Amino acid sequence: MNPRRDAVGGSGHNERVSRWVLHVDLDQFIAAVEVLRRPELRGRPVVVGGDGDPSKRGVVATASYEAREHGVHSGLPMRTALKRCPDAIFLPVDKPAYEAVSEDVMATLREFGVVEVLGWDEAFVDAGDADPAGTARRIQQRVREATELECTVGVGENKLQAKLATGFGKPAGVYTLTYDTWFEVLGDRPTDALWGIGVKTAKRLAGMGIHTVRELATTHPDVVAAQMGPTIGPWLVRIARGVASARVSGEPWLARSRGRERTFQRNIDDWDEVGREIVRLAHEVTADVVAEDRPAVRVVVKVRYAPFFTSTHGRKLPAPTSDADAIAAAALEVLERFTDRRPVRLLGVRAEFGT
DNA sequence: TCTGGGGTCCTAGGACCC
DNA sequence: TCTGGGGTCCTAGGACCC
Repeated sequence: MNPRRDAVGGSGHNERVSRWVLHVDLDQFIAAVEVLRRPELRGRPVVVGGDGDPSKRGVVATASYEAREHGVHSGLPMRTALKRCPDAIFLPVDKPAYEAVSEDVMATLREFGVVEVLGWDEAFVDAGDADPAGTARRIQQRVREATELECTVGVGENKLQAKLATGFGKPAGVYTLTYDTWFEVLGDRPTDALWGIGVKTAKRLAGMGIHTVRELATTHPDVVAAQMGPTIGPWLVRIARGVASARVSGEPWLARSRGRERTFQRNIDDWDEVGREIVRLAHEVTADVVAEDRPAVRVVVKVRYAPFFTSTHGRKLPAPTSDADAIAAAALEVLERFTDRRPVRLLGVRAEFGT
C-alpha cells in the first residue's frame, strides 16, 4: 500500500481519535521461518537470498540478527554478504513457504478485528477504542502460539504513527506513538525516517534547507509544493506532522499488474536470445494473468543493460486478453522499440489490468 | 563486490479532439 | 495567416516500499 493513496479522512488531529491502529510486523520473518524448519540454525548467522548461492548475482532478502551484526542487511549483494560473513548459512528464497506461514499469521490477526495486509510479514489491525497496548500483547501471544513466531507491534492514532512506532519496538516489543509524543520521538530525526520519504526526496528537501522531520512539519505546504508538486508537497508536510488516515481496510486486494523479471548470470548480447527470453517471461506472466481471471490491457517490457541503465517501453493491447500468444506477440512488438542493442543483464515483462 | 524481484502511485509531456 | 484553452488518453520515467 502506498500512503499517498490514503485520504487523511476525518478531522485531523485536534479531535481525539476514538479508534486505535496497530501495526504488526514479524521479526526477521524470512529468516525466522527458515529457522523454524531447521532448528539447528537458531543462533547462527542466516542469510536468505537469490538461489542461495552467494557467488551468483543476487541480493540478500533477509539476514538474521546474528548476520546483521556482521553488516549484512537486505539489499546487499550476496557476494558482499559472503565476504562480510563467510560463516553464514546461505539459503535460497522459498516464496511458497513464506506465503503459507504468512496466511497463518494473517488468519490469526483477523481474530482481533479488521486486518489490512501490507506484505508477507506486516499488517495493520483496527484495534477498536480501548487498551491498544493490551490488545498488542494478546496479539503477540496468539501469533506465538499459532506460528512460533515473534512480532513487534506499533500502536498509533493512525496508520503512519503505528507503522513508525513499530521500528522503535523491535524486536518483540510494543511501542506507542501518538500526536502527543510525535515530535519528541521524531522531531530531530532526518526526513527519510518517515514512511514515504526515501533517499531522493530527502536530498531534494535538504537542498531546500529542510533536514529534519520538525523542519519539514513547520514549513508552509505551499513552499514545499512549489518544489515537489501540488499533491506530493502538502502530503510531505502532513506526514511530517504525523497526520494520516486511520482507516484500516479489510477489502480483498486486487492486483493492478503482474510481472516477471530475471537477471541473467551472464549478460546476453545475442538479440535472438533476448527475444526468446521475452517470450518465456510473457508466458510466465500469462499464467498469473489467467489465475487473476481478469484480462490484461497493457504490456510493458523492461530492459536493464549491462551498465545498469534501465529502460521500459509498453503498449496498450489491441483488445483485453488473457491469451499467452497475444501477450507474447505484444511483448515482442514492444521489444522492437529498444533500438539500443547493447548487452542485457535483466529482462522483464509486466501485464497491467484495467480498472 | 556491483547493484533481486515483486509491486504501487504520481507526474509530465505529447497527441488528439472540441 | 494565425492560433486559445480545456479535457482526456497514452506513454515513459521517477520514487518508494517490502
